[in-house]
Amino acid sequence: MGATRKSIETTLDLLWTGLGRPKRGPRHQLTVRRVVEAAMAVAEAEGVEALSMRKVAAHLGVGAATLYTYVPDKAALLALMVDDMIGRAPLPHTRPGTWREKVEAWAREDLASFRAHPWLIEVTSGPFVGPHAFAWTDSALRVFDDTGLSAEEAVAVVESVDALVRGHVARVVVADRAESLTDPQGRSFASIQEGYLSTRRIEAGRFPSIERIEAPLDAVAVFERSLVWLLDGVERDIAERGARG
Amino acid sequence: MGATRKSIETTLDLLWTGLGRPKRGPRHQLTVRRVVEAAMAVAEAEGVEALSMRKVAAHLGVGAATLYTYVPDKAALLALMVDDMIGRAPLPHTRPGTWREKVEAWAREDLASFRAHPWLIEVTSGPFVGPHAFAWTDSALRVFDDTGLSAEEAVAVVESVDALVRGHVARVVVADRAESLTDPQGRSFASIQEGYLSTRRIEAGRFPSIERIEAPLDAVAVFERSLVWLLDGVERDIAERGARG
DNA sequence: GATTAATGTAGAACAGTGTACGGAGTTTTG
DNA sequence: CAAAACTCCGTACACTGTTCTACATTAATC
Repeated sequence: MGATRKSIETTLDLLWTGLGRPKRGPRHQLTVRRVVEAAMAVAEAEGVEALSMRKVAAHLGVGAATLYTYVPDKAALLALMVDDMIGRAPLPHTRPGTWREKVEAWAREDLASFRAHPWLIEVTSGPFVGPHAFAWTDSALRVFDDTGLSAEEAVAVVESVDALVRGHVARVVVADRAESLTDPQGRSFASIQEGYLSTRRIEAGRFPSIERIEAPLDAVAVFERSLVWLLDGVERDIAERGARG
Repeated sequence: MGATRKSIETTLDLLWTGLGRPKRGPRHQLTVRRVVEAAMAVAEAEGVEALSMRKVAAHLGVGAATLYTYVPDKAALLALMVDDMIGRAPLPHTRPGTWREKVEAWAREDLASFRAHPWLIEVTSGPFVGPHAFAWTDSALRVFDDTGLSAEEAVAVVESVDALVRGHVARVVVADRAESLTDPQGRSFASIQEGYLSTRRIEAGRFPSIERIEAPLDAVAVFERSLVWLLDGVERDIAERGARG
């Protein structure tokens, strides 16, 4: 993966300003935005692992090599997709209620959004930070303006909530896929594995604590509880800080 | 990716029991374990994204097609790698101290381990659950045996801590890579992006809350604080439960 | 001991992938 | 009108996971 200085800076330019149109040469028959939209459509329909440059190009009715006129890399395309998606989320500080209500609302919606667009979580690993990501973070920090937390502490809270959401999302997305992936006979991966584990190989008493689970909470319920725990901790921290100062 | 019922069950057999040796035919010159070890060596040295069947085969001095005698899939190979790695982690309930000390110890070590072996986090997305994963979870649940939490609630705590760790790990691993990825001239991705953002395009006042950050906490410090918050919340929950019942 | 069935090995091939290259056609500049 | 700058894209290269097929090897059977 040749990540040259030039391709990195071109990607950053695309994220932050867009590229100035050249003066000479034939007119563009596409725009960066249309390329990004097509890529998102493919990712939405078939998942990121099926997202290829050729498929995006075919969607747009152009040759595969043409995409490289608009975008230096597949990595750049993915970064643009992600930042675009972040830009669609409501800004946290504009939500109603106390800081805690704002955090809960954004966390819940983030979880739902990741779940609805699983390609987001599998791609965000890219190290690019775009303007929408900046704006979102800035807005999230503003949520804590009246809490007495320092800027650094507010960052810690924001990143912690984000980490919690992403961690749960990873689990939920895997579970969702295990349910929807089916073999040629129509059995889901989840049911095959469950069948295997329940009928074979796990003798009673080998995992006693797991056996004690009777009615497992669903993933979203677990997420909600963890959010309460985390924010209880933050709230206590804020209250103590207020009592001292 | 053709995940047939047969390949899924073969993978589960490999995870849980190993495969019985056939009666006829030439002797094996390899074992599943050696294949898995070679794959882990490659992942360790070059990262998962560089892990290919041909590279593993070359490492073992055999043809690429030979690997398919031992393993049905690349997915199976990855599942075996992950479960093997999980098996190396100390069992939570054997750690010293209170439930909280045990949780903190395992969370801290998990973070460090993911960071040292980043391929783990990029692969664990696989839906297979192996015996080491079961054993680890069972052990983690035992940590809460004396807290008064129900089995279901203990699961919620374990999954929440795990989610928090994984979420932070994602961030840390991306940051680590942005630091270590260098272009041909030796500049790191992180420094290129930072240079770009600080000298261009972000006019003062556009992101006021971000500007207010002076000495950002490092990622591990943020993780430690979030762990305190989460466990403070859990502890309060446990205490209230104890007071009621 | 010879035959047959079952199995491990691996080269070649298939359908993909991201992307570099070079040529053809198009538009603007001088 | 020529030259420069540019878009478009067929082709090609080095990869990928996986299957197929031919062959060698072993064990069981007659």
